[in-house]
Amino acid sequence: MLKTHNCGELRACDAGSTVTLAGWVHRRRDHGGLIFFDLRDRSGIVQVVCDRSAPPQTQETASTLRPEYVVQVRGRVLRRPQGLENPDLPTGEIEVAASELTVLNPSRTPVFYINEESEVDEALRLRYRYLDLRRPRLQRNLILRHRTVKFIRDFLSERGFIEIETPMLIRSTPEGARDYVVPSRLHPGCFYALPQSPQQLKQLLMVAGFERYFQIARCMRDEDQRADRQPEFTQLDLEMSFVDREDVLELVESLFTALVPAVSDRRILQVPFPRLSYQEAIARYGSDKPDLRFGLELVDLTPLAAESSFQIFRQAVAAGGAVKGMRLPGCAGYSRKQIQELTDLAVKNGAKGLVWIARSTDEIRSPLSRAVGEGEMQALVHALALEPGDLGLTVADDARVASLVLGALRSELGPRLTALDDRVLAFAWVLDFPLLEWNAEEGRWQAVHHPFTAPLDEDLPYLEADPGRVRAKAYDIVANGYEVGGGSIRIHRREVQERMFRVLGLRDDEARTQFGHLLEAFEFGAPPHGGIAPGIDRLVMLLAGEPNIREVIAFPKTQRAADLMLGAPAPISERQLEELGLLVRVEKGANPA
RNA sequence: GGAGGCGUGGUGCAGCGGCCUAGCAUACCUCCCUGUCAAGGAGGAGAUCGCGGGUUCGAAUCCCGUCGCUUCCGCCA
Repeated sequence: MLKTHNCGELRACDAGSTVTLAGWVHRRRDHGGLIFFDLRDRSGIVQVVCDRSAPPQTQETASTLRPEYVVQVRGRVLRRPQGLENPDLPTGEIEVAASELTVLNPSRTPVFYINEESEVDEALRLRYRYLDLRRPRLQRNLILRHRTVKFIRDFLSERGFIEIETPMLIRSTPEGARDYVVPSRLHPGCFYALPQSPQQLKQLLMVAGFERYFQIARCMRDEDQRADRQPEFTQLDLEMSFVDREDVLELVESLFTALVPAVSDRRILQVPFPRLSYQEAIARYGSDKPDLRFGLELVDLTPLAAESSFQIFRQAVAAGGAVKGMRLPGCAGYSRKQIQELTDLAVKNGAKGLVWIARSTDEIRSPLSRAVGEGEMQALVHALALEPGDLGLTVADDARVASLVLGALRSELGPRLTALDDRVLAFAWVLDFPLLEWNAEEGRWQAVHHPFTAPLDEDLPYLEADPGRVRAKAYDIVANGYEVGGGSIRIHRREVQERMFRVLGLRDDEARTQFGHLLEAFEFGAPPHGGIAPGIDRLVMLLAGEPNIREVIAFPKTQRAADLMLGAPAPISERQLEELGLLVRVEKGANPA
């Protein structure tokens, strides 16, 4: 080793010993005859001092040091003179008096500051990711990620789970996200798909009798990015045999409640995690992943609206819709402009309009005043629980739309109106998702979760007759407004799986071609099984208090799915194309790199 | 596919029709300096204002297009 100690671990008790350190020059403070520099390695920072008593060669070298030079220092650990300790530094009681100093590698002036936490253009950070990764923020995040994953591995191993790797080169199947595909050289014209998740493989591992499987699994989906979505991401993929929903929920809940205090200073708001049905989540929060750190619950005004003298309310209810409302405490003073912004947001989310009621101390202002009498207005104010100073918002529409619109407003306003504490994690379960949803564009039913999700037993009879009313044995775990994971109890009988495929519009021969392996496996004694797949990136993001998952991924991609450091994606050579039997047709307007 | 934001010395920002011969901070270079820890002092160098086109007597500034980063909608079994 080129070093005997780590910089950040030296303490007063090491005073007197001679150490060899190696690391990066963090900062240099040159007083002429006296030079200080901070030496940094992964463990932290220690001050090195070099004065006239040091060998001339050492003094000479010290004066040439620049930020990010890689150096090796040999010297004695000394207690700092009285009054010169630095209480802000864990190593602040001591310093290292350099006797030998070697530059192992000089450095260009860094393209951005390594030694302070400043904002840097995202493209520059990604282009020089190895420099960004030197900074404390990403060092801290990736170490947290390591500890999180290690905790998970240990926790599940102790509970009888076996970690098994599944292939990255698999078969493309319909349904779900767009696949990343890999051309086959040995089978020209054929392609592998990279897994969107190891879903079918882990189910087959249950058929294989492993009973409890997990994997820290990389997944790829060729869809557009978000702050919490990267083209490749990592899931804790797990599956269990002979379980029902309750077993999976209990396992994950005990994992998370143990994990959070073990690796972070975060606090879980409520244990056991609150449970909401999907219907309840939509009705009360207008979202299937509500942020439960704040209230702003939705109110159902439909019964009142049915009798309203305001035509829009009455018509919405008559058409089978609903009128839903939300109380914004202390917002009665919102300006015309602010209310217009809320209206724009509502319209963007599908509302036809937004009706507001502002209650100040002595009056009630609302565009409704002209349409409804005082009695009805009082009833609305009462139903919305408006106190003086509050603003009420209402949306009349199809019940689902009305809820989702207010849910969008809730997500936007919650953090603005509440001092949100990101040290709090508000975990919750959302249960009883619908099994299917109607895809109007394609004119067919599609799986809300995935096609292997089991229907609730009592809803199974309606699978063909009324697909929309069938609920699934599916569950999501959410936290602070993010979907942290989703899972289900799976179908394990061939005939049910075949019925499911048929409802999804898959012909029997198509199902056999694409899912024959699974259907066949179900004939060989497939046990009842189920599982879940929490997203590691989102989980660590929440534990780290980061606003996006790039901050917890070593080498993330941009919103356009590019790796700015490697320059990927990139064209490949003619020779490679030929070997793969591929002809590339670049469309007009496309931009090859 | 769509909507918004951003793009100005290495970095972070200001300037938003003429006062810009582009300002500030920091970094960088040279010199001075023995107790600093965001060291200090003196001096210096460094910018086709993302790119292309247009409007104008005049464009960093206005318009159009385009590229990059980002947030959101669509999309994400």
